[in-house]
Amino acid sequence: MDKIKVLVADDHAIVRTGLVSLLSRAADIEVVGEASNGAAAVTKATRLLPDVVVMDLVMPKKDGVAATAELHERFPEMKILVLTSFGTSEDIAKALGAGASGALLKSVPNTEIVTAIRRIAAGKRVVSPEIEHMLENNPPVPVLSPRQREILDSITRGLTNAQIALQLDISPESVKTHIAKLFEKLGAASRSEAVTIALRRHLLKI
Amino acid sequence: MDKIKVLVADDHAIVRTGLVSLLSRAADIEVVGEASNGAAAVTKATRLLPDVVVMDLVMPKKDGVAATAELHERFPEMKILVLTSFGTSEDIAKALGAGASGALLKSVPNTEIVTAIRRIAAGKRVVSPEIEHMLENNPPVPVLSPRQREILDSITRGLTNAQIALQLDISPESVKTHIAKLFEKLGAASRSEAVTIALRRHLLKI
DNA sequence: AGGCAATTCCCCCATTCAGGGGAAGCGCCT
DNA sequence: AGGCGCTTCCCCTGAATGGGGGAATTGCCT
Repeated sequence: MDKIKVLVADDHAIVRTGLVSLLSRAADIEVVGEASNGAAAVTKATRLLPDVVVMDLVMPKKDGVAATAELHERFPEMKILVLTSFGTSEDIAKALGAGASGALLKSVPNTEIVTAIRRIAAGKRVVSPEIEHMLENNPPVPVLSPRQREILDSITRGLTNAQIALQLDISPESVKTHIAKLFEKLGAASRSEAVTIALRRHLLKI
Repeated sequence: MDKIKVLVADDHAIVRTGLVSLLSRAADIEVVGEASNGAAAVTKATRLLPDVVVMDLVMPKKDGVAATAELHERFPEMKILVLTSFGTSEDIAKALGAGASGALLKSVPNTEIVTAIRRIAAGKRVVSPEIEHMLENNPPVPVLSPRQREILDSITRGLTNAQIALQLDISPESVKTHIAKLFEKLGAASRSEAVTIALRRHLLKI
């Protein structure tokens, strides 16, 4: 039986070292490469054709979600295991939606990572209970239109309707309409509430 | 020459594995223990008396800053190297202020971690250029009064002045005064800007 | 073809907000 | 003792905000 070929993608060298050290102890697993960002993950995966990519979500130069989507599109057979630090359920949901076969938090015991790789390589889907729980208890992420996103961004920066209107070169009345729709989608009643909801739902970065 | 005794404190098992794997390759360094949260870091450090504690900042049960402060108070000779994922300069500044001898981002090459441990054990202070740069370009964190903090929290939740007044059982006029002072401290011109500034400066969590 | 969302603009209205001023009691620190 | 900051409250004003209505264009999706 061939070894499971694994590509490790994480921007923290120390995490890659940990994964390599951990996986090298498993007789049926072989780490064939490492990548320190999403773009490198895609190019290396294209060259090395691993069975499983262990993918961090937070990475420079193309994040894990984008890399996952691209790899899944180009290599539907390639399995992707998301390994993430934070309980940002939005991103995990996106990654699973983009084609990841599994998701684990970095805080899980090492053995679980190895088990997950084996199960994923065998074609199973692996989602840890914590993540499952997070995904269930989360309403779907509201989809904002480009304009609404711009307006939200301006609100975050503290601009008034008049300033937003000037910046976007539309009338203040239109700004009001966009904000009303935006509040509706976010379930917010005021600008400041909209900001916190948007940040909580990872609709914008500060 | 005795080996440098190191305690590794990080809530991610895979990171601890990476550090142990990395440090075991250094002939002059010995990992004497691991801890998966801040409280455990303090108890284990108390028992094992390592020369250097490699400390993550984001951990359950007492975070890295609190653990750093406690250890530095009780064992002034013990060196603490902060190893953090994120550029949350506020927390790094707090940790250095609390007695940490050094701070590195987790994205640094492995060799830098080993070098930093050696330098710190030798009594030097190690702050990576990125972190130094972050700390320089950051104005001091504004200190909010308890009342201002409550008000800020209410604003974040989208409450109006009248609602805040009811909740705190003071008059809306007082709320206005507090908000004015709050805006002054934060350099904000509106509620929504205050929210983003506060979040950016880690003055509240969402 | 019809519907729906997005985008733009307009009206009106009541409430809220921000900024300006002042005042008073309290505690802390010098 | 005086000063400073926190806290509380009051006045004023003008601007900003949120909610209600309607209407036109475009483009996408069914």
